[in-house]
Amino acid sequence: MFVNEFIKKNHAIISKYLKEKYSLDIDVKIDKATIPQWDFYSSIAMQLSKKLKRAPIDITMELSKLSFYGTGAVEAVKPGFLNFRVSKELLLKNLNGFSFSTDKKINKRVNIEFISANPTGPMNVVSGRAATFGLALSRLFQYDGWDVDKEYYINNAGNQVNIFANSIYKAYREKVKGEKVEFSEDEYKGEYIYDIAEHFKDKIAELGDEEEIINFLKKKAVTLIIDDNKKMLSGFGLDFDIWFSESSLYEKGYDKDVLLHLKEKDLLYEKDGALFVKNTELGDTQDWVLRKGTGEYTYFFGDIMYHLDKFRRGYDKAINIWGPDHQGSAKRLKILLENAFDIPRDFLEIIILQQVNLLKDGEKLKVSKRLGNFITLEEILEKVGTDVSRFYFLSRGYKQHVDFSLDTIEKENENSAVFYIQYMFARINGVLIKGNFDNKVEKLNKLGENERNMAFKLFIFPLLMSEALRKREPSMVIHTLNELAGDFHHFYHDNKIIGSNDEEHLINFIKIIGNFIKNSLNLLGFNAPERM
RNA sequence: ACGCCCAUGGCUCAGCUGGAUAGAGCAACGGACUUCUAAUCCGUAGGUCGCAGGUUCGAAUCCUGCUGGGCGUGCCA
Repeated sequence: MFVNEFIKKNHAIISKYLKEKYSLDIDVKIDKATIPQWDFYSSIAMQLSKKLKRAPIDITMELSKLSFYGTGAVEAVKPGFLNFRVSKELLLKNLNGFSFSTDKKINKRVNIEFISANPTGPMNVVSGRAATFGLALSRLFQYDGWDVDKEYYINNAGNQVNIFANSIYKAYREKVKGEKVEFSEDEYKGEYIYDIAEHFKDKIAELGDEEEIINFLKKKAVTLIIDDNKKMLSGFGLDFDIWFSESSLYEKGYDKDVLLHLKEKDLLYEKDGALFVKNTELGDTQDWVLRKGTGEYTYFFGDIMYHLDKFRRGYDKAINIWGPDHQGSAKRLKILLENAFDIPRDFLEIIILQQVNLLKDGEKLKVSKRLGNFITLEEILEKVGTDVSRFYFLSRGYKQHVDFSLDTIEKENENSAVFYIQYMFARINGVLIKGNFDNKVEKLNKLGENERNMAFKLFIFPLLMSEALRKREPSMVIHTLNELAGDFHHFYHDNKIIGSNDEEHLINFIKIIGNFIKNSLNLLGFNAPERM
């Protein structure tokens, strides 16, 4: 990638000069310029000013006389910036050699787990945000050469599944049998519970015995939900590589392993009938329950087994994308894994994806799966389709709280910026179709002034991608694509392509840009429609 | 009380391992379709970057304190 070469070589040129002339061993930074006239800059002179006891502008002037790599122009300007403009030749070279390949392999495996919830209800808006973010993040890792497994953890071993099954049975008794039943606070009473009861009513009637019915529902209703979720997510453009079920951990005997290990480390004790782990000894603020007085294991215990399993599966890294309501679990889990199981500190990374606030008539809505008053992913997709909803979630940083209502997303459908970007590709295709051009990309041998902004964005694309990956922030890519689309629409407006004196060149140029935007959109999980 | 996150034009957000005039989109106003799709383009207006200090050549960006909002601190999940 030429951009790295550009930075590295010029960095070396300045460093070498400073070392030879002034015996200074200093880290020279070359950054992307913040003003549009220039591409890169270094503020090294201002840092050297004190050391050399000279005005920064003098030093900059001196440095500007060096011969740099790949620059079209170099400027020394007050108070002491050294500005660079990348040469057209280098930009051209980059365009001609541009490939959007994800063939790069760095021989590292990462497991990215997201959405993961109790299999007791349909996919909702919050899952939609997690799905969008998780997919985009895994694509960034892939682009960087990682082997990525996207994983969905099914919490099917806990008490919620019991409650879920019981709720369905109650719904059955109420709806089908006409009995009067009371739902307790922690039971599920959404409409979909009644639908499931309806769905299984024949089988339930056939079984008759309550215990058998509950056992049946625990299995079948959960499977029903999971299949439904799978289908839903697939329609959303997301296919997980691994669906990992919590119950498999117990089947593998991990519970015994973990307990034995902790016991050997003398990290367990019983109190009031419950089993505690001594997290305080490991630097936590309190100890935590692993097994309740009822004999059931806590989620925390499940998480320990689960992440130990991930580690044993040989990943170099595991990333969890969790909601803010789980932030408390993150700390205690990491402390225990690192100190009691010797799992390296940077193995597990927990990203807290901020919450989605549901609004109705401008008021915040208190939602819960138990009350069944959430907005499902299905509803959203019916209203606005995948691209718009995806874009809505992905265009803001993961730390941002997102307000969501069916009204706002409908408004989004009228003027979502995703269309602005997609329209760029559609326009390019329109030209190619209209002019009957093939897909073959020929070598460009020049670069017009209007094309330069776009060429430069492609030039620094590798920087952007590594930055976005480092920050775990796919939204950065979206913002750049948006800017690129702006450049293009401007260019398109100013240039009549077909029939122009420069037709061959312009066609070639838009082919390259078109391929780029299509690949970028696809990378983040968006469609690139040829017509709109 | 403690911990995590957030605060940037009317609205939604960029910009944050310090840099040169704080950028987009929506909404408002004024223009541009006999043209390769106007889902577009051009122009106007709109900001004491929550407040107060500090660090320095330079702070929206880093540090401290405060204010306001969200979440967390369960033998809930």
